[in-house]
Amino acid sequence: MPTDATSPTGEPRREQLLNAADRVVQRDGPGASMNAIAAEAGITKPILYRHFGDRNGLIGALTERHTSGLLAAVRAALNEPLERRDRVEHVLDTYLAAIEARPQVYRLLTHPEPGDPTGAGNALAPALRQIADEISKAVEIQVDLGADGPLLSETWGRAITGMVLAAGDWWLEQRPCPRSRMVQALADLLWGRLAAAATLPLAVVQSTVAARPPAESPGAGPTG
Amino acid sequence: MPTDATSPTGEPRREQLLNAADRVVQRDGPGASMNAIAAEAGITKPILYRHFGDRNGLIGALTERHTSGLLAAVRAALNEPLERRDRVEHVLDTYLAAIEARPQVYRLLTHPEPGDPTGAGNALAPALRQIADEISKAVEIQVDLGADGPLLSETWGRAITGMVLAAGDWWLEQRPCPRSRMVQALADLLWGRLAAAATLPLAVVQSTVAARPPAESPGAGPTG
DNA sequence: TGCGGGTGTTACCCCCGGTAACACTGCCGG
DNA sequence: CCGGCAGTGTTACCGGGGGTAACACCCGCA
Repeated sequence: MPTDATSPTGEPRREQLLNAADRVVQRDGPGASMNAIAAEAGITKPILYRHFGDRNGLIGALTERHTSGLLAAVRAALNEPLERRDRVEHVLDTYLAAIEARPQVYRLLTHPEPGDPTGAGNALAPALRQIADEISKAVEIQVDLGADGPLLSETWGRAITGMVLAAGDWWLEQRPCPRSRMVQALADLLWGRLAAAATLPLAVVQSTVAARPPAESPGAGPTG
Repeated sequence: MPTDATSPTGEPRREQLLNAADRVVQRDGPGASMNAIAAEAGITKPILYRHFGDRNGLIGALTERHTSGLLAAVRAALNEPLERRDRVEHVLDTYLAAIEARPQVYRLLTHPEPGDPTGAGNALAPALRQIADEISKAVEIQVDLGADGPLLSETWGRAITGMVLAAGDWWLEQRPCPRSRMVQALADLLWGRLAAAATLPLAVVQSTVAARPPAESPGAGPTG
């Protein structure tokens, strides 16, 4: 008996399917199977494929939904009329707050299943690439970096995004400190605290190479 | 006709299989299929599974082989008796040189196929986690960060690793500049050049939120 | 002679992404 | 009233992925 239930055509079917997909991703994380999503929507696979072409299409659509929010938030934070340090902290806090609020969703945005072998292997998912671009743009517009401006801003956009991604993932999993502290730690890093801090006296002792045997698995030497 | 060819038992079979796997990964990138690897080794799947248990076992073994080299190089660079800035540059250069020399191998190390759903979603692959730990340790030993030392060094280890990962991937794909320039750009970032640079005058104009319509796909608003 | 361990095979399982081919409903124009 | 068309739905299948069972062969060794 087809054409039966669940709010017939109140909202365009597509949205309804995306909602189902959303629920499944919330539950199973990215990598949720098409079958599972179809089941959650109360239908079978072919319908999903009719609407979204292939899995990437579905995930893409799902991603776009949430990306817009995050991207807008980051963009707004980047243009906040604050002192630079405060602005940077604001951006960092925006991102961390987002991944904290809905981890599974942002796992989807930040760690999508590869699937696409075309030139794959990029560290940054599409959503993050957009954020990186946003940062690059902001840096180039706001900061005077001289002739190296374009290269530096592009590089830094990616670098900062990757930095926050990795640190954010770790923070989310370990929760070693409250969010504000994390923001401080990252901002401090960007503010050159690593560079400025004093050298510990015993560091000199470490200067000689520490010969430490691997001590695991009888593997042989590398290929070359 | 079993037991036929290719250096009978000269090297322990395991190594021979890993070499084959290595070749396939070089050619097909990570995500190479077990069938493909078996074929390259001139055998069939069950043998691979006998030796490595499952795919993760194989990839793990393959990874360990190469990890040791990279890890040792990074560790050595971290303990080089140089000025801090030079040492950091040395570490950055070491990593970038490695991924430049054998991209596919380091794609394997840095972007392994997820597969393992147990608490997955981490940005950093095992090899990179080791590097992050190494950096954390080095920072904690070498730099005086006061009471926040442990937290900062741990955070920074992950952050720096993620930063170099993302920037390195981008650099490898786009080749926007020679390696040395990339090293400088990243070191400059860590040295607070972003924080220290002057503010461009027109930046103030940007302080108001840039209302820019998405203009792509009739998607709806975010869920929350 | 018989046994154990290493090498190898074929054939199969289940699940996944993706695709026919077909069935039913409703609407809209001739 | 009929025919088409668009949308929704189905079952059944394909190819290929990871992973396994069952069987076959060789060889060294007590």
